[in-house]
Amino acid sequence: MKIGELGQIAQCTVETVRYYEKEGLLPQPERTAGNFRSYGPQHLERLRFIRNCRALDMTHGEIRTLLEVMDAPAAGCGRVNALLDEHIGHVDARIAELMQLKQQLGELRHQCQAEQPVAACGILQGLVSMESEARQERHTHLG
Amino acid sequence: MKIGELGQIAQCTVETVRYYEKEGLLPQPERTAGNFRSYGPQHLERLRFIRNCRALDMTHGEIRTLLEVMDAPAAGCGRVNALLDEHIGHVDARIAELMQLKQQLGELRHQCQAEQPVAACGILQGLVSMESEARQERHTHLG
DNA sequence: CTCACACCCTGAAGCTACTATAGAGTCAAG
DNA sequence: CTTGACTCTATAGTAGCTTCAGGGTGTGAG
Repeated sequence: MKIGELGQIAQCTVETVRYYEKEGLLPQPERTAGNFRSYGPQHLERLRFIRNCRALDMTHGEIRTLLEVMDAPAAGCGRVNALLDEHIGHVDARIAELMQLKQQLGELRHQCQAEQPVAACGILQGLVSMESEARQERHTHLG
Repeated sequence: MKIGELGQIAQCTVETVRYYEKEGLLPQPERTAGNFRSYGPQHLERLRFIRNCRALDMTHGEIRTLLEVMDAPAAGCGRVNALLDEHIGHVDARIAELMQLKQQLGELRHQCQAEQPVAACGILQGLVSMESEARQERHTHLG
């Protein structure tokens, strides 16, 4: 099948497919006489795997590791389990950060209930005077 | 004061300060005879404002909007309130996404309890066969 | 046979919010 | 007069794509 069909089945754009190939996540397919990429079912399976990992917000680095493990039939899957645990840790950390953020934003929001001149707006005042504690280093790759 | 001092007080690097200036978030300061940037208290206040907004994960676009409102003394703060509400919406949306993600990851993690040959690993099998529902468009800029 | 049109190709630039590097200049203290 | 901390500009890199420019391929209609 050609790249458009592959992308449609795997729910991503052709540009994304080509990008994964350039990144080495997806192997280079055969080409037709007219230089079009020609994919088989094994490419589709691999692309699905990648998209599923991305849907779980894994990085390309994490995905690359998983693919390497899969490509080594003799290997055990301990590394996979560890990677997943770590990734769950990232998600937990980010959730905690966002909950705290939400609380701060809620407090700020309460400081202005109605439209007023900007000089009187409690939100803007809060944003000027807030003391943001030194932002800690990130424990997650999630934005 | 010079850029190093400004950065130290506002808890950011000098590169970040120069970047904000290039982005137009921070006005260009005067220069000394030796071409060093020379800041006053109004710059510090503005930089603090920006850093506080960033600590709340606002984008430069959102911050730019807030700064424009502040620079228009005649304006009302309705836009500010709306922007904050929207931003709180972003945070809520991202938290919901991550909670769902966490659940999916937890389920996946249960499918392999101990190290085994990769062919038998339930996690890898799950990642191959998962049907990721077409990822909905993002309602948030938060990663 | 020729045309239109959908699809495909490559390579480069753009996005966000910075961070890092190179190579040069400034300034105060010893 | 030299050392060392600081500053300057300009450029490239990060992640994971998306968009664009400028072309080539393939198929159905007239």
